[in-house]
Amino acid sequence: MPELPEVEVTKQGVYPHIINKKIGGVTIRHYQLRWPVSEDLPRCATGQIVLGVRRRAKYLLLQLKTGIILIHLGMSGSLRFLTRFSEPAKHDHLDIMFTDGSLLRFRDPRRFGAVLWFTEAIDQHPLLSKLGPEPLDAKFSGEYLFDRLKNQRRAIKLAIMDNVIVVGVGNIYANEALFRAKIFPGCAANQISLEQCQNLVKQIKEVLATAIQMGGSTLRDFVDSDGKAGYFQQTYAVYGLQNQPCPVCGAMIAMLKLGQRSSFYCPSCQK
DNA sequence: CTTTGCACCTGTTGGC
DNA sequence: TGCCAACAGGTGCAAA
Repeated sequence: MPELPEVEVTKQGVYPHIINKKIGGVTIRHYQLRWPVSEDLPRCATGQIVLGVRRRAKYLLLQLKTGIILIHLGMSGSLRFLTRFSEPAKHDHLDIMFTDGSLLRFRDPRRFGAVLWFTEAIDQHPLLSKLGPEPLDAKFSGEYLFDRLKNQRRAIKLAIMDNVIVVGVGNIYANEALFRAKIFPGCAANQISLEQCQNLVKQIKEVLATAIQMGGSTLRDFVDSDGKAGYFQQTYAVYGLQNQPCPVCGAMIAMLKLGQRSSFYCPSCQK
């Protein structure tokens, strides 16, 4: 579920509830996530204050005094804030409890997510040190993208989904942004002109920013929500819509596999 | 170096 | 209705 907008909205939703709170304990019910949950997390985190809540790419980072709790939601993860303890459900693998009785609960049915404790600086951590710029940062520009793509023969969609080029562009928004930029997803990256790169960057920023805004307004139920901690259903122009008419020209939307991921495009609009 | 394909896991969907 | 294969929004890593 979580693409970057969901992670950002999760961060914003959870932030006011946990900032400056003191961790009273960490309960781990299932260690086996993408990587095993850090065994020393409870010992290291207990007694510390949450000094900051940040997002880098799709990683959520809880800043404590002596280290950082890194949380990744994988494909199916979610975080909820509970004002008081309730019985955990099947895939509620981990609780970060606060001294006032409230808690942050991590759920992840597919267990592609991660919860790690680390003490090095953010740009030193192996998972974070090689990441490209944030898509909404000014450093991610048309000129930058054009420069990075000039020697790449792989498909443009694969390139913009590569964390080294730019972080946070997942399968859904890669498809949507390429549609809006009228670029065929399988087009070789080094065939994209500077003008196209500028437009593509603009579309990526717009489609992500709009989704974040929508998410922020449509769900505020990170607190004590009993269902899935909210992901928002958005309407897409092409994603998942093969054999449906293109909203711009009416041609049938097509599908092809690129790097084992489904790619949707309008054969008439996207060249 | 670039590029490709696999692996990790469970839940849902669609075709027969 | 029931069963089973295919697929799902991520991403690090090994191998080519």
